[in-house]
Amino acid sequence: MAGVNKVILLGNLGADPEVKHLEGDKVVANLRLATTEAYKDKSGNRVENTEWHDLELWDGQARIAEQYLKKGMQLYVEGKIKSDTWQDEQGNNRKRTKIRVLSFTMLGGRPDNAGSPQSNTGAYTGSTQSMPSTSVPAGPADDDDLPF
Amino acid sequence: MAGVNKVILLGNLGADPEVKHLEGDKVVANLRLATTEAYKDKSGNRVENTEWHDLELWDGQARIAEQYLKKGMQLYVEGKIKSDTWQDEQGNNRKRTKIRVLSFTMLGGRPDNAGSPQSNTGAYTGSTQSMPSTSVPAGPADDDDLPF
Amino acid sequence: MAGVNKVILLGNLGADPEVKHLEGDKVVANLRLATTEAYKDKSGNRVENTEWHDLELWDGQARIAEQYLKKGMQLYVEGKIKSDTWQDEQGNNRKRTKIRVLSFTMLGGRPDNAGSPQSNTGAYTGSTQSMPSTSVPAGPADDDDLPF
Amino acid sequence: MAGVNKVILLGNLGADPEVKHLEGDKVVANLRLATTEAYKDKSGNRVENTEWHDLELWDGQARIAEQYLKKGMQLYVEGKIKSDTWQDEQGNNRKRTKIRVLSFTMLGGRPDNAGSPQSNTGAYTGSTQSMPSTSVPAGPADDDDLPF
DNA sequence: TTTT
DNA sequence: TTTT
Repeated sequence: MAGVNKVILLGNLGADPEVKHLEGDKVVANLRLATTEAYKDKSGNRVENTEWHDLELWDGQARIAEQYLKKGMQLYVEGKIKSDTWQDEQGNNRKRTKIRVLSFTMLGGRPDNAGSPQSNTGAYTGSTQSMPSTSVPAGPADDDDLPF
Repeated sequence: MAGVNKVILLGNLGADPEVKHLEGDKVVANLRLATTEAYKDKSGNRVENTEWHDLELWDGQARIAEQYLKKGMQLYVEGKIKSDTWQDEQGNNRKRTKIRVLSFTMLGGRPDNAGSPQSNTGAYTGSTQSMPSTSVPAGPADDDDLPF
Repeated sequence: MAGVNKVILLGNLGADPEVKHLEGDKVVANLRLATTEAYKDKSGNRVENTEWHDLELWDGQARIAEQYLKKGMQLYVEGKIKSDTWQDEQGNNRKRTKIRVLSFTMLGGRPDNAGSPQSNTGAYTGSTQSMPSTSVPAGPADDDDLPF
Repeated sequence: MAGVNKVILLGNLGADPEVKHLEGDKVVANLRLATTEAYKDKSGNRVENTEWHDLELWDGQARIAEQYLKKGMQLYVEGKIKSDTWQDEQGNNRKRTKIRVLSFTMLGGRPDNAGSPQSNTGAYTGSTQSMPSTSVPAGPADDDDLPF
């Protein structure tokens, strides 16, 4: 039966992409994305809850991720849930879930703290001059196919 | 930073709900939902790929799940990704991901095989007389609040 | 600025598709889809609210719609909002909004009322033998590319 | 039949909110949101396509919109399609479609053009000091319920 | 472990 | 005009 498996995330990157160039021109990028929700508990105190997502991008998208995505940037992502299952050395069934990204849109990053000491973490600080803001669909994306 | 963490699934239940009644009127239901995608590979052969999702419902929704959901039924689900992290006995960091259901809609099940031998698995067979078709939002849902 | 314009619908077809074959192998299909929500008002009465959506499909998808979709069928749809604007004869600005379908999944229809008099409306009655249940993505979809 | 009618938008406000305070503490805010997609046509030229959406927010959300939303701001929106139908003076059936907002998240705005002449349009220019970044759900939202 |  |  045909089904639907769709994930929509909007959050910030916890680190620069980890990119591996495989044989045969294949490229895979792994990202850590944090989505935070805030609410007030019964006592009226503001509570923050952060969920970390493991994202996986392939080929054309992985190359764009490698080139443009940086720790701290804000990202809108569409994808699907994909899990690996295996047996560990103890013979236990194990499962790891990640998000296979199908398209993403760069939204910006944390604001530039003008005047304050710059961190040296390499994190993206929102200078939009150097970042193309675009949507990156899946598919055989040569750089020539990019809309920017 | 406020973010978005949204999951949309449409698939079939692999088993009847597992429901636990906890102290203080709390109820939790766990479901296994399969989403299947079909495509043709390069050789033109039809390939099927099934992803299994662990769903978690609480309280009012859990009670409805307990009452109406059955193995084999088709479900539309909205929710969010939620993971538990812990250390196992070996001291390894472990993570388990599930879908916290925020609303769901019962769509039906596999059609009643009239004339063919009925399975005795207790699986739902699509007899719509006994199933209310409705959308079940989150919240303090007494049975009185249900729209059917 | 790259943005997101996404619509997700799950409802029933109010009529058979209206299909036009245009010059140059172009095909367009128009569908009417009803999405119904039910709730209880303050007095506790069950209220139903139906929204009608104008869907537009092109080419490969339009051909599949023409071949398989029927009045009454239940459909899951992903697409985007697209509006036409023009001036009418009185010089008033007019706007018409429709959903450009990017993918859809056939879910079934109202159950076959075995034994009861069949309506002669040509409406789909859920006999799954004749209907492939599949997801239909956008793109240059020859029938050969279909996963069923 | 319970259905799904869901819209997800990410775009920029074309104008400040238009807010009307009605009798009985009811408030309604209307917003114009632009979603832009960019692609390359067959000749390889970059093409931009902007869709304008009419958003409607009520009560608690409308009050927050009135207080914080400004022309130019970037917004993530979830809602549903809602159309009004009526007959005009000529007796023609007319239909107007809008998005009833169920939750939204403020993402920022167009970057502050430091050094360049400021426009006097009252548009939001991304100074994050004065803007709480949060998600605003539907419901009876007193200011006290806001998570910021 | 579901469904077609 | 659909569906329950």
